[in-house]
Amino acid sequence: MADRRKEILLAAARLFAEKGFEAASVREICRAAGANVASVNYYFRSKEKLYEEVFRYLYESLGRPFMELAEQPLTSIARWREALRAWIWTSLDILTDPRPPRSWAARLFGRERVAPSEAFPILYEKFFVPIRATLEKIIGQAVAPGRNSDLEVTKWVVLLGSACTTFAYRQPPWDQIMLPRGIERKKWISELTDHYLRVVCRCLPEKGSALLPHAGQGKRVK
Amino acid sequence: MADRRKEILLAAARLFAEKGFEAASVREICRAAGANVASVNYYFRSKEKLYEEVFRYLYESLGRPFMELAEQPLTSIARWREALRAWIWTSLDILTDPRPPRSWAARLFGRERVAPSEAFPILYEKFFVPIRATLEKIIGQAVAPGRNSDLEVTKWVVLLGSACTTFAYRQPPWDQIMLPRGIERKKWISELTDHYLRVVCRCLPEKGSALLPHAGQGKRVK
DNA sequence: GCATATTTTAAACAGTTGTTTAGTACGTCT
DNA sequence: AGACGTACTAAACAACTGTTTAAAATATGC
Repeated sequence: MADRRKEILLAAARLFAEKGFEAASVREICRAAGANVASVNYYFRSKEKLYEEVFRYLYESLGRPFMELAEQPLTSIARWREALRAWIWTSLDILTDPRPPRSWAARLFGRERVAPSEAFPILYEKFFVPIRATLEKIIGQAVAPGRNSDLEVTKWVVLLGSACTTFAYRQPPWDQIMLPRGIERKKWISELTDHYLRVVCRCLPEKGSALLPHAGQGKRVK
Repeated sequence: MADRRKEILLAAARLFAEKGFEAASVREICRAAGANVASVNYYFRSKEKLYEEVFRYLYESLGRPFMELAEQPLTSIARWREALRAWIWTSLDILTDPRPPRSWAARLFGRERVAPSEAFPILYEKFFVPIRATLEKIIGQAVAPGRNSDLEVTKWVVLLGSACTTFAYRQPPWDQIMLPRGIERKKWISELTDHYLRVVCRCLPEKGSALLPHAGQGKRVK
């Protein structure tokens, strides 16, 4: 038995990402899924609930790699640098991946950023919060250990966060500007990652010395 | 005689910025302007033409300060640094200004970025192109003189461009994150400008030496 | 094979959308 | 004063929206 519910969910995810919540009509979604107009209300109760379901499907697990990243200890400069590199690369990779459902998730993230809907909290909690918290932890470790809400940390989070989330808009003319032709996507985001990483490392106070175990604030253990 | 046309234009600009093109209905716009439903079609022929008119009104002159910035010579490091500082500060100021019509222009820029409409080319040409071209010129001068489409230049343009255009989304929860409370707006964007500027200056090849008159590529005049 | 659920359907619902029409009011010029 | 043209209006238009209804088709259990 073909799972109609799933088919509708996938068609909806694609069309919501392409045209937005309002412009993607229930009739169009059902036509794309080969189902009757009433199917959306039968399976999901309403168009809005369907939208929420799409969000749960898209973002449920998308923030997990960042959570795992945040659990690793940042005991040395080398590990710290690799954590930051992983954060940047993963962010860029998720948001520039041309394959569904990641491409849908990226576009919907962009849409919800400008015009948050009722379903926004799902995206925010599952996707944005873990990503930002992880970056805040990594940066905070180097810039201002123990002071996570420090304004200096915020400046770095704004800079790096913006530079990565920018890639949520993958359509003309932005894609031509930010994913230059003549260079392969993976190659480009690797180079960008290196660039961002270099920028951070060169500007840290005393080049990351604050990373050494509790150097700036605490005392040696025993 | 009160200029009905202008009243409608202003109400439309506000509502388009608040709710987007589709969600802002002709009836709502006319009600806000104290005019009849048919007024939009009378004065602007259609809702789409009104939208375009709003864009012309909002962006006609918004890119000009950047054009003027691009005309100044960048003969010394000091002038170069001030040009970059002016670029960053002006970008941040325009996009974080809470007063209409700038606040409308910023929100509509954000909206069109995710979902370009027929009116997008106006915004693109009047606003985005001059801004980006100016940044490309400034950065190119320091990083790779004479090679404006260089990938190294692009990396910087992506980084700085993203870090500034991020501020086009001024609503919860982004405004609380990116415009932290407890610090005044002007003060905050000044500090951010300093931060961005420092980042660039510390990472330039040989700290901006390429800026000295035709150091890397040409020969002394005569 | 019958009875009971579960899916699926076509049709209609009430509401909103942008636009058009035909008419009225107002001001200006001869 | 009469005529012309612009400004404005109420009402209706056709097309679409998400949702509901009630009947038909299909599957499931005994």
